[in-house]
Amino acid sequence: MKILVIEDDASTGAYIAEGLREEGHSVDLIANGADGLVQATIGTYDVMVVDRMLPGLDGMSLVKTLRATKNATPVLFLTSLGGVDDRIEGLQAGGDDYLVKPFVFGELSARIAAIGRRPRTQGDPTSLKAADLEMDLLHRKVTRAGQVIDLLPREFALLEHLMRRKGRVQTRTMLMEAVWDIHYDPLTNVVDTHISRLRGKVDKPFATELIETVRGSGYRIREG
Amino acid sequence: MKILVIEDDASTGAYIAEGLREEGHSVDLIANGADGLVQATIGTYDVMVVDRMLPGLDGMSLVKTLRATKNATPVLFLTSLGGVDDRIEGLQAGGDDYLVKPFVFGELSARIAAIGRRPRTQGDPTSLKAADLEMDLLHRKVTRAGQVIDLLPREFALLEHLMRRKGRVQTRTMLMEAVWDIHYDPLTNVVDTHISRLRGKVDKPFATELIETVRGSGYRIREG
DNA sequence: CTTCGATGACCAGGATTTTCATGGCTTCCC
DNA sequence: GGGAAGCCATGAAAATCCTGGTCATCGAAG
Repeated sequence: MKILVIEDDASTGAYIAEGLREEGHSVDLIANGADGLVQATIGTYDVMVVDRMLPGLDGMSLVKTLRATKNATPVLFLTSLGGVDDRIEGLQAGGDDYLVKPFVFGELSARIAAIGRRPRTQGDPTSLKAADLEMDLLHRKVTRAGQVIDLLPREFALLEHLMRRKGRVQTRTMLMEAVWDIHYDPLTNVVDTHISRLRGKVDKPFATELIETVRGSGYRIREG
Repeated sequence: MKILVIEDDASTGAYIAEGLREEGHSVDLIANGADGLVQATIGTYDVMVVDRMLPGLDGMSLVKTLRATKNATPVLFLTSLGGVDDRIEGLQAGGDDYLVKPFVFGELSARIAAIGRRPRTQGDPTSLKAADLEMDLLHRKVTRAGQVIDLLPREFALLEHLMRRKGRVQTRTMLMEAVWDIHYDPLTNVVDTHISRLRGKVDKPFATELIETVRGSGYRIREG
């Protein structure tokens, strides 16, 4: 399991990190909130262990920020604050669990296992949404404003890739690599063509357009 | 949210049940382990709150039994035992969270919300398994013994149908109806042909065969 | 030994994907 | 504002892939 530990106290941090590594996990240890947020954003973790008290950006704000960006990585808060209200606050901020210091390593381990074994639909949603457009990945069904849209396999794959990264521009090169698995420049406009066809099915029949062209770079799904 | 509370102490049980109902949940309250297990088995709940100490069947055994039947309903344990070892034990038994009595209602509520907002994969698995064969429905990837197998769409659909009914014989007619949507007898052996192609990819390269022929009736996936 | 199923080859038709050519629209620069 | 160049959109043609059908042969089960 890939675990990110954000803990400013060096000895506690090392204690946790080493213990988890001994259990076979891959652990990244970060000592402050700001860096932690960056790392959490760029990396992909199964679980995060976050101290509530951190220099700079505190744990609560960190998780709130993360959740606001749709990152749903399970978070286990660590705290020296034992008050009930604090605990509730942590859970409400989007934490998945809470452990009060001092704690026995065994309990941390058990709780991480419990969090980790949760069905990980998290990083892997079964449906993607943007405005009134919805993709059901499991049943391969696409609907917009309640209407079912039939997509060919390649169209589906293309839309899926864009939807998974909605709001972010995808260049033709990125799309060719991801959807076509082409790693050189074939001097073709396959992408354009498919975008065009997608639009014909997904945008044309409706009021607003969700597939945006970003001139000079690529395409993007409008944020829902 | 539908919540099952298994708690023998009448006043605690009522306290929890009423509090949860006030929050708009639908609550069933059961006072002993045996009945609780029955109720958990026949009903469909989003979350279960289980006291560890119960007359008859204790909470731990109850959850273990439940998990053994593949029931993955999230469980929040309640306990008066504050020892660290007990808590670990509960989590390992398949509990998802743990709350030590006495507790403030707000914390119970927050934890239930945290557990409940986990995505449910229940009724609709994202992957199908039989022995060492695995189908990832989300990514349309099939692997056997770690090896990736490429299937054409129709092959995938056929295998999926068989896998969803593994162990049960599917006649050619059933398969044609389900996979080909043909409701008459086209006097052809399409099914045979595709089964053969499937076998070529799924069974042939491996030691044991998973696609069994049931002479005179149809085909079946061997139970994993 | 009779019947049912397995398999491999092959083809045709259709569906899907890619390429290509054209024309429109932007942007930039003078 | 007028071009020119680059970008993009799109329709149609071409190439490719997938599917279903047929058939012949072989093997296994009853």
